[in-house]
Amino acid sequence: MNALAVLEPRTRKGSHTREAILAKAMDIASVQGLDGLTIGTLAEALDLSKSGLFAHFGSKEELQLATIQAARGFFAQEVMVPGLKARKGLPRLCSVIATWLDYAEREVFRGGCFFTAVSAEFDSRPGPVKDQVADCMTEWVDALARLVKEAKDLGELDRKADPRQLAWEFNSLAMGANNTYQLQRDPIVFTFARKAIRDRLKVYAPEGTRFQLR
Amino acid sequence: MNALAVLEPRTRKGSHTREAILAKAMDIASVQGLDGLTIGTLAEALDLSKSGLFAHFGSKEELQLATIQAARGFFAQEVMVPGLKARKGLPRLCSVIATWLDYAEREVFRGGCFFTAVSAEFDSRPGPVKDQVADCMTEWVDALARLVKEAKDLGELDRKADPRQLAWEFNSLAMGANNTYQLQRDPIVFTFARKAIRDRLKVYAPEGTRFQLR
DNA sequence: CCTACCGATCGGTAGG
DNA sequence: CCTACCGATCGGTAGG
Repeated sequence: MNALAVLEPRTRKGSHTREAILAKAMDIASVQGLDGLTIGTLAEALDLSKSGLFAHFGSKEELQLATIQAARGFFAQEVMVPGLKARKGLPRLCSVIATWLDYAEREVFRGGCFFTAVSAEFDSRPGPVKDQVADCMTEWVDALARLVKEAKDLGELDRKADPRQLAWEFNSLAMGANNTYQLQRDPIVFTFARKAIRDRLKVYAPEGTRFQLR
Repeated sequence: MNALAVLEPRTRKGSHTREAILAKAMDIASVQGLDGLTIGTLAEALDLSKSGLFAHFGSKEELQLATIQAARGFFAQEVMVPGLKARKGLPRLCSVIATWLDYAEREVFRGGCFFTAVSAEFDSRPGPVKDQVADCMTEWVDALARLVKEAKDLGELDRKADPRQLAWEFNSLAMGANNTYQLQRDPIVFTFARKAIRDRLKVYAPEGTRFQLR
């Protein structure tokens, strides 16, 4: 998988190796977590020596932080960018959420959503890794909240709709779908998530407003 | 913490040690995960020798499985039992959910909800540990679905209410609240979760039905 | 990027 | 329940 190739075109030598390392690191971490991601396994998976790989980062924590940043960019490219193509307002909000759910269902990484995995892994473990994960989650939920607000400003959602509240809900439902899908392997949970979000939007969408969630 | 003392009164010698081990194991795993839970750290925290502790279980996987079973019983005692005291129907459903959210907010374990942590940790790692975690989650969501159905049967929720759908939603929202609370330490997420669930119930509760979620 | 190491810790065993 | 171990693997270093 050369997931990162899109994001950081290899302008100089060596950057391709780093991209390949981080793409594999995201994939392993989606299954084993950022702690279960060991330098030895990662090096072996890439046919590199441990110390050769190690030299790229300097410490395991730096590898973890670099992997989070790579995943942040990758998620933006895979979910935000395509989702934002839709028309501003409710269509765009629905499009981003649908892309997100589809992304989780497609299992781009073997363990499903990278951030769902590492956010649960580090949520109660203070330190730089947790801080970066928390920042990524905040950035994402804030982006969702902005989309809700845009729909509100266009009159496609009632003034009573609270962007922070709804963004938090949608994120929880999507993360829940990812988790229960990985756990039970029954794609019905994505139907559950879509219905929950659709119903929630209906409460705030003025009579006659049309929208569709995939 | 002698969390398990309630569940398994020490009928025979040695069982007290096992309870103490499992109570500490649940607490550590809520932070570090069931993989981050090492026999060495656990033994040291309990002032036992590694091999002394090891003898109780025979393998790390057995320790992990025993910890899950202990957590299953503990969760039943802490959330289901008190929650079920309320009157059948909507009050009971609300009471169980409120107890669950309160349990997460009180941080009975340092890392918050044990099952939220290990369910994300093992959701994509096939094996006996994942299977037991999946079973526990199914048992819990099924219990929630039964409570929704009881409320339906009593006419406190509309016939259109789908117990499986709603149970899945409530579980996702509660797990989401636990995760974002651990991550950001802002208790407002419990308010978000309560409002989301309340609003969702309002959609299906016949006009004039009274209920409260904490 | 490599080989060749390091001390610490991992899960697990032998023997009591 | 203990002491005393085992081989394997961990993150990390020296030196090239």
